[in-house]
Amino acid sequence: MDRTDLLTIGEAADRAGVATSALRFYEAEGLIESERTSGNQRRYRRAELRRIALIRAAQTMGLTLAEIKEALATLPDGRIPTAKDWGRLSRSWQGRIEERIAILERLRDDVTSCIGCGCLSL
Amino acid sequence: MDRTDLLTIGEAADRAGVATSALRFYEAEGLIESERTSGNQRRYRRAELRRIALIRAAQTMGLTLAEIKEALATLPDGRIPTAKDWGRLSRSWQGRIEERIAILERLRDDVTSCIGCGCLSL
DNA sequence: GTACGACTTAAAGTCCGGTTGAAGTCAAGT
DNA sequence: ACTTGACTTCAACCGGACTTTAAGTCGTAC
Repeated sequence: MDRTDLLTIGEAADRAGVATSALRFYEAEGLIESERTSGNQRRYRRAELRRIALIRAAQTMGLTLAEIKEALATLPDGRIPTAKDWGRLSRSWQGRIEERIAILERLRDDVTSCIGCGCLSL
Repeated sequence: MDRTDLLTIGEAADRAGVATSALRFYEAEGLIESERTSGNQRRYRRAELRRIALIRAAQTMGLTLAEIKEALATLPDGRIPTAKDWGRLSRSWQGRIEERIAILERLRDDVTSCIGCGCLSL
């Protein structure tokens, strides 16, 4: 077992840019998985980092963890997801991003056009 | 006093598209104000609807109620805000909107470009 | 004048997305 | 063997933004 293939929770947290407590929370919520050492410590496969990155990305586009969990559930069970798998998932989120961008652009335009007119129906 | 000038909490909630409980909450938090009838019921000036609309708009651009309260505090005290007042406030939020749009656009581009390549650094 | 829905308060409850703390175990260096 | 820091669990707590509940009052239509 090549130890460099598995990350401790601290390493995974650093690389993913989240707190270790968040990783435990995500695992408890069923969003990510980890293996365990003989001493019961978590070890993360590198593929898990991609999953975490996707969780963070999905959050910034306004999805709740429940929705993210649901989306991640469409990934294959038991094997490491391929580029194709990730692509399908990403594509399914594109509409959502566009939508949020549109909402903000409309808001920006409203705010801009209403400066000075006082209508501000928003 | 022309009664059509003042709205009950139910009317205000309907027009603003929020729950009455939310309006009471906003008032308790110091974001909006109301007058009272002799029987202690809230009555809202029409100008307050604009304030509520702004609160909702600010929320969709990611501000917390505390930040919104701070921003609203820059509006004149004691007189109904003019178009100029609202304009100044709106303008102060434009950057924030642009920022969030930029984040989402970058995310969209990353997601789009990564479809099929599997890199997904995000 | 009575019925009925809309209103009042204060406090507690809810949901989300975590963080913190206590009490203990593991892993690695010296 | 000992120290030290990273790890473990589980429960409690946090902040944000409300909603719900209980017990009671107001307002208006009939």
